[in-house]
Amino acid sequence: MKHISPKQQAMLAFIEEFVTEHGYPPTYEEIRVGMKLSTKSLVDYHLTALEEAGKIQRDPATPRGLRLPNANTYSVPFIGVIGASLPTTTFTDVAAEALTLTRDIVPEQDGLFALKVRGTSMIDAMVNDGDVVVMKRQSIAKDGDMVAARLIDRDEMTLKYFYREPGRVRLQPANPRLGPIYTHPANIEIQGRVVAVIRQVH
Amino acid sequence: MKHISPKQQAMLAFIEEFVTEHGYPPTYEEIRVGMKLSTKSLVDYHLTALEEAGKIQRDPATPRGLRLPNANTYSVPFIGVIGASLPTTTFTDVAAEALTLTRDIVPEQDGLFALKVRGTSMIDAMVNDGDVVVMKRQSIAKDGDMVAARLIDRDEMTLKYFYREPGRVRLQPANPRLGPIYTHPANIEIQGRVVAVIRQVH
DNA sequence: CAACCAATAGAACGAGCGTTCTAAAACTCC
DNA sequence: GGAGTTTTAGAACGCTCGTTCTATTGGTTG
Repeated sequence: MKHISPKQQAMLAFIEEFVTEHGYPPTYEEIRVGMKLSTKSLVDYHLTALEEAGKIQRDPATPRGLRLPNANTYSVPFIGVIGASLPTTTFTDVAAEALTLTRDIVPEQDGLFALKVRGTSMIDAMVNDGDVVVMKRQSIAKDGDMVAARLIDRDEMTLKYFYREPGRVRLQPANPRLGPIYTHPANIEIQGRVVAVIRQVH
Repeated sequence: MKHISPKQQAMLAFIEEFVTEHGYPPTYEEIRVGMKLSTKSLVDYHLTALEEAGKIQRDPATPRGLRLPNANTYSVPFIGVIGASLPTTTFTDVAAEALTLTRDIVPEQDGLFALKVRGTSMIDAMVNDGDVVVMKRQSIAKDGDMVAARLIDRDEMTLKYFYREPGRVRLQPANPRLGPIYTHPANIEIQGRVVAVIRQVH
């Protein structure tokens, strides 16, 4: 990635602001006026630098054909509901809707999906009724991951921090006041790793 | 708001999809190809209907001059940190950064701001260290609101559900296992109402 | 069937806009 | 101070694209 001058940084900021304000990118002329430059070729010059630095993309010969690769929004499938009363919820169901997220909240990555929490069974994990959990689909976990795991003998789904210990697995609630659950590694089926929890109050 | 035909609904969906894919709105010609129409004037015809219905806005004579008023993203100021160890945090400070949200998470409204939670003092409210709370600035609360309130005698900030009772105020933790706090109405200073909590796990 | 509105067709005008070329000024580095 | 890089200037070409005008078809209603 190449060097970026302060003026080019300012131009990038101007474009971002313009996009959020207008809903579409500026033309070269609009950038020229906004940046108080004297010529469109100057705009092209700096945009070329920004493009080579990977900060923007341009579609040739298309008006307002600017793209901000770091655009802040993307969508994940809203797969369904997770809750204690639902036995054996292996949520591989079809996607119904989509949840739009921003990179401020969750960095974009493969295998993300969202679930709505029904019931207060996961309150130990500081996840309440009505919360939305954003998860990354994976069947193995590292120590310290917060995972959605199914306890096979109890046939219930739970959100806990995952720790491997000699001969057993420790599932630690997020709330430090509450004690852990210990179980056999074979008694656990990991559905995914929690990457974010979103709670809408009222 | 006027009537919208199925074809116009489809055109709106096409535009939304185009914008999320390209980062800028389509031209009339691109809509024509994408919708398999025969003429640009047909595009104009339907866009006029969509504009009159308030579904889109158009800037005259500007290429790709389409605006989606229901665009999904907006920003709120990131004001700072809230935590128990900080006495009298009346967070009227300057905004440092911004947090980009989507309407899926919080409907846009005036007076929103975001705070980072430092420490575990609000764990009773199911808000943990590192969480981000999105708040609406207001000094009075309705029964059932989750508010950020300062207990003047203890000089501490807390997140609780707010209930007015005869002669006193009840502050109820979100975790139903924990009991409420009762205090004088004069002992409370409401800073704002919590509208969302966002937790990034790792 | 007449009247009316929604939808479809086609073409052409003209301003909008990215692109390119040439040239000069300003700045940096030995 | 000279060579090389970065930044600034200006203008012209030509495709892009919104707009407008006119005309036709289909569907609905009384």
